[in-house]
Amino acid sequence: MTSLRQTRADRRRVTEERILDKAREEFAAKGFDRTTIRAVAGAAGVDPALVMQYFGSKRELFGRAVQTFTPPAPEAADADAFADRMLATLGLKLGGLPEGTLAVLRSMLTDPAAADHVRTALGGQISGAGAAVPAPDDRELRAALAVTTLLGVTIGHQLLELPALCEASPDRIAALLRPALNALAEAAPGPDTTGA
Amino acid sequence: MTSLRQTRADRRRVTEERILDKAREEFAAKGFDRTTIRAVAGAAGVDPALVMQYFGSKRELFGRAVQTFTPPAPEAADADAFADRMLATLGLKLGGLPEGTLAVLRSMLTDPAAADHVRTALGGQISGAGAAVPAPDDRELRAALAVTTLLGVTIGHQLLELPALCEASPDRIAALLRPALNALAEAAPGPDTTGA
DNA sequence: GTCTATAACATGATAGAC
DNA sequence: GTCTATCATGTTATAGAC
Repeated sequence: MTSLRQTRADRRRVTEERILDKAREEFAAKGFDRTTIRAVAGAAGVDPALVMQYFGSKRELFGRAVQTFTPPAPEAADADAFADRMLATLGLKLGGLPEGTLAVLRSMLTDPAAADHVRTALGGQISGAGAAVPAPDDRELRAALAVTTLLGVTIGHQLLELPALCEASPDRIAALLRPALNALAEAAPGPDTTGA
Repeated sequence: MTSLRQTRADRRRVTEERILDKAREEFAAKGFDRTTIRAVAGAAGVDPALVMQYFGSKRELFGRAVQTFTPPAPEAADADAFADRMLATLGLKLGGLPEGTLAVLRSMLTDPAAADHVRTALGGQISGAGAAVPAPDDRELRAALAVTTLLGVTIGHQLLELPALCEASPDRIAALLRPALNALAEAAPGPDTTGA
């Protein structure tokens, strides 16, 4: 008898997961406004009313679909570590960013809730990265510029799909970006860290 | 009698301009989808039907509101000129970008037509800037990374309104960005252009 | 528990009175 | 030429049949 109840709960869980999966895809592709409960339900092979029953509202569905653990990782504080760390997150980004993140990014310019989400996430990344900036002044600002730089490249690549970026290999992009990020993080124009 | 007809035509022109102005504001603030004809008409102090009468459809209104002359300016091709030119457009951007441009940027992630508009505009900027890149290899890619960098900073500042960027002075931002753009444009890690 | 039917509302667009 | 009234559509959300 317990097996029957477990089967039901399991079915519910797997259905919920399938709905969330399709919702993520839809939100990532078309943003919050243009994504309809009907389309999500259709893609998941369920009735639209079931989606409402499970998640209560479209916004709650969005919240559940995009909830991603922002990796804080606030360690490492020397010269190249900064650029490497930034590029690591970009490498992750260019090589297929999680769909939930794409969904928030896609909606951030038109949906205030998504904008808040991104503002908070980027704020965390900025203050985390700021601690790793070797330059003595404007650490937070430098970190913000580095983060928004990667944001711009990511948008151009993943969301806008600019040909010039999509045709290039992620490795080449990372290689070209590294000196730029180093230049952002370093105070003096001196080329190496040991000083003359 | 001609004066009367001219007055009518002028009144129509000035009304049309007022509608376009309010439409730009609305589109820039909320994007294409969330902007309603009714809201635009209300802000302009006219009847919603008049807006339809004048512009035919919401999309045509959008097109008229955001049509901005993209300054091609494909000259200059030496070392610092590249970063300077890029920063000039950013200076323009940070110090109050034209509202029509804000409107397209705001909608580019969720409206395919706006995305096309931006893709074309950025493509033009990229190939224009690519000709000014001093490095011998990957000129187009370097230009694309520079342009998307500025795009990211602009988005972070104007659209997302990240505190770390809004609190900083445009001059400081430009000064910090300059070495990064130079690093993107230069092939060798050499610090100055005269060589040793 | 799941789905059909529908309510309640907002939008873009149209037709017709003044 | 200008605006009131309406249409047709699409949305979220709810109530009730199976």
